Amino acid sequence: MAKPTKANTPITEHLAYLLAQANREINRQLELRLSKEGVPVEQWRILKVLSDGNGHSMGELADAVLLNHPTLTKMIDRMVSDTLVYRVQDPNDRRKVLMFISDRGKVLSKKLNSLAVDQEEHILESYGDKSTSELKRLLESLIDSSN
Amino acid sequence: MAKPTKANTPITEHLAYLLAQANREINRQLELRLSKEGVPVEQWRILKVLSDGNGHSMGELADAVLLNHPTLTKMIDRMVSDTLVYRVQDPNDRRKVLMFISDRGKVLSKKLNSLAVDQEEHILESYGDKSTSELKRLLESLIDSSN
DNA sequence: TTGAAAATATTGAATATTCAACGATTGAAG
DNA sequence: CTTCAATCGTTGAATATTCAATATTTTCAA
Repeated sequence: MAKPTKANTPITEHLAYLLAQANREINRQLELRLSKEGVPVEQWRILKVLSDGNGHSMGELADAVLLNHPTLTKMIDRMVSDTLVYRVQDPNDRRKVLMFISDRGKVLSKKLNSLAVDQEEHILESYGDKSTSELKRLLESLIDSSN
Repeated sequence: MAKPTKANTPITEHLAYLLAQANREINRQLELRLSKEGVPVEQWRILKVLSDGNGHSMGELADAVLLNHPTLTKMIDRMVSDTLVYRVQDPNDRRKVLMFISDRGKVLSKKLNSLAVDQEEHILESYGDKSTSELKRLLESLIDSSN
């Protein structure tokens, strides 16, 4: 008698795969827009986080922009060369470095933001207002439940 | 008079960011489980796709496992060395290569699948049955609307 | 106060990914 | 038929990321 082979879940039904696929696609679109300014998505994130004008340590920043430390250090090196951001030693804890956005960085950040907003609006149009906010809500809650 | 500064959307409210964050977290968890067998997530995907026993061309496979062509070629090279998969020239179109899973690959694939299913169950527990299926539905629809 | 442990950021070597170019094969127009 | 463009997969060089080790500073217990 033939072994009753239970049909294996196709990969397209795994949450991990759906997230990877959606992320890849949305990221690709954003990348395309930001490439108008020649800036990778990660630099947009960095500039956006620093836009509050406060100093942020490297560790804090790495968490916020979803990059691990060595990668961030090297990306920041480039951004310092481009005078988009600058380092200041934290006076309260000299192990730390505080990152600040420069005036040039602020100007670029504004341009990037409007490109990113463009994309969000484009998604809203094709995907719908309701779906978008519901998806955001569910993603936030998934992230919460994973900590 | 002070310039009326409209508060900038925080990065945590962008869909692109939420997707990246959720993907990173879920992927990290899956990676952790699969590391028990010393296999990266991408190889699990490849083995899973090839598990149907059919031959899949490199291009088809690259799309399915979310890898670009050169990266896939090099990963397949490693998997061929490990005798998990093998190449066959497509007799109908000699530009193409058909990939097949080996017996060893099938054995490994089964182990990996149960690790992946473990994870899905863990998510279901902490995140809830309803939320999970709703999230999957929304992700599928987002992906659809992006094509 | 001292000394060991933890936290922070960076570095260099090893590894992986990407970009552009290539060779081989097929398709299709003239 | 012949030729030219398109498709498919791979390669090598350039680039980026990661891992492990390091230097510095702080924390905290003895």
